[in-house]
Amino acid sequence: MPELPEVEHLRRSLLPGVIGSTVVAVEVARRDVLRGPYVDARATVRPSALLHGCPITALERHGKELAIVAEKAVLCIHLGMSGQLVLEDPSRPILPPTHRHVTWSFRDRLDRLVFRDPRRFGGLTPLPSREQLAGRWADRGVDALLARPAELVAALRARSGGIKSLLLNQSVIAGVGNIYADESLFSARIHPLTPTRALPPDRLANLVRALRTILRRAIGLGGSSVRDYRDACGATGGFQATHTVYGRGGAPCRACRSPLATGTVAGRTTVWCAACQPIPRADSAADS
DNA sequence: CGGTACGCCTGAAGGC
DNA sequence: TGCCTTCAGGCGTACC
Repeated sequence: MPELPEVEHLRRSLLPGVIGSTVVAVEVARRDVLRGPYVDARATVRPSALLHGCPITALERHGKELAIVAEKAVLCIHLGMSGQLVLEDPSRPILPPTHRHVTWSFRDRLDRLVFRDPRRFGGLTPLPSREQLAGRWADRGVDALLARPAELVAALRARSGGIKSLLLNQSVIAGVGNIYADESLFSARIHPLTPTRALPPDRLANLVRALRTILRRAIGLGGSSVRDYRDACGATGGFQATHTVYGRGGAPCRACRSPLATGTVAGRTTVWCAACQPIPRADSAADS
C-alpha cells in the first residue's frame, strides 16, 4: 500500500518527466475520483483545475499525499490502496487497460501521465492555489520525514492511546501506514498495544529514530510493492524483501526465531514478535 | 477525547 | 474447473 516511502519515491521518479511540462489535454474517464471542496456534486471541473494550460513547476509531498503544482492550479493526489501514477508512451502501455481514470497529455512530449486505481480508494483533489495547499497540509499531522525528530516525539506525547493507533493516525504523524508502523515498532522492540503515555521519552525517541531510518531505507529501495505499487516508470519497489514482520505472521522472528504473532490492532492486521516486543501490561494481551 | 464498526471497491486466494 | 466466500486496507463518518 502506498505509504510515505512509496509516494516519495514516486515523486522523485516523476520529477524529470513532469517539471516544466505543460498539459495540453486531460481525459477524465471516471469523474468520481475527483474530490474535495472545489468539486461539485456532478464532478464537473474546469480543465485548468486539472492542470491544463500551465507548466508544472513543482511536485510536493506531505504524508501520503502528492501535490502537482502549476502556476494557477494545484492537484493533490492520494493513491489510496491501489493507486498508480505512471508516465507511459501510449504505443507501449505499461499499465493494464482497465481502471485508467485520468490521463494527461503534454506539449512536446509523447508520453502521458496516467492515474490508474482499481479499488478507487484514492482520488484527486484540485485546489486553486499554493496557499490552499499549505492550509490543507497545515491541518494534517507533521510529516514523518520532513519534520524534525523532536517534533514527532512531541506529537506522540501530546496524545493518549495505543502507540500503533497513534502512528497510523494521519492527524498526529502523516505518512505512516500499516507496513511501516509494524516495521518500526518491531525495530524499536515496542508492542503495538503499548499505551503511548507508558513510553518514556527516550523510548519514543528510539521509536522515531527507527521509523525514520526505515522510511529512508525504504525510499532508497524504491518502496514496498505488496501488490499494485509502481513508480512513474512502472517499476516495482524492493523494500518488501526486507520486511521483518509485515506479512510474516507465523514465520520465525528474524531476531529470535520464535513464530511471529498476528492479531488486530487499531482495526488493522498486525504482526509482532511476542518475545522481542513484550506485552505492555499483564492483562491486555491480543491473541496470537 | 479515544475506541470501534462500517462502507467504499476490486482482485487475489482459499474452500469445496 | 468453477463458483462462492473471505480478506486486504486508507480514510471519512457514525456512534458509544
